[in-house]
Amino acid sequence: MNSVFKALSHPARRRIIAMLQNGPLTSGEIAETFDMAWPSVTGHLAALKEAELVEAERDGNTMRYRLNISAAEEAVGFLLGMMQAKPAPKKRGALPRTPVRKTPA
Amino acid sequence: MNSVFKALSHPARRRIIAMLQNGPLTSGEIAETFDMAWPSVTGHLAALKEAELVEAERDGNTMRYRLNISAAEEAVGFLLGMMQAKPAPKKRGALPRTPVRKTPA
DNA sequence: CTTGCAATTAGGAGATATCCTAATTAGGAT
DNA sequence: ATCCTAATTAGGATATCTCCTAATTGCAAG
Repeated sequence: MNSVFKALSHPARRRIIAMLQNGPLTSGEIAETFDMAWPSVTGHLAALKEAELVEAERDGNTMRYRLNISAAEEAVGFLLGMMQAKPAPKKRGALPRTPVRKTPA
Repeated sequence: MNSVFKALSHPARRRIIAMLQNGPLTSGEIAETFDMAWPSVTGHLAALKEAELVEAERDGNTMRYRLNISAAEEAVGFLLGMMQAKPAPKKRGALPRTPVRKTPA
């Protein structure tokens, strides 16, 4: 899950995901749409693949990238869990608070 | 949305979110549960606040942190959109491909 | 086998993230 | 005012990220 959120944390990678929602694309077709150099795009694709948000397949001379939903489901699960948080208890009176000092004086 | 995914991309910050699902907690209560120094936890809390995943409120001498759902909804929206991707068209025949060379020979 | 195009890997510069310790701010109690 | 505790800000060391150019790999065609 760590690599999933990390992959999603860069705008270029989210844009690649958005592009792939209309169907698979080749590395070159994706790289075309960015201002950055092709090797940089390859790096982003590798990050998405590592997070299993995307799958790659060689098609003759070109590489075809397609979405892979499964890893996204975990991430959605985390966020939905967050949105079901308890409506906050009445007060939560003073717990026995052990004063903690990680940074010793 | 960028700061949201960036905030979610660190395990400590996701763990803080999970902790807050049971209700608000103070900075100290959160810091207790980590091996890292308190100032480091403060930094993570600041990142979560910056992403609007969390709200802070002073309560006497302590700071109380609580979840803020709204920013998470955007992120869920992105992921759900990803999961509704088209089932892939029949073939997507050869587009007129302009050979792109960002890295000139 | 050589040539050509698609795409990746290698290596490095500059920016950003993460963590620490020390110093500081904020409030409550004496 | 002074002191104590809660929490943050400041500053810096180290690691990781992002991007670039140059070199390399993989296939297909001539």
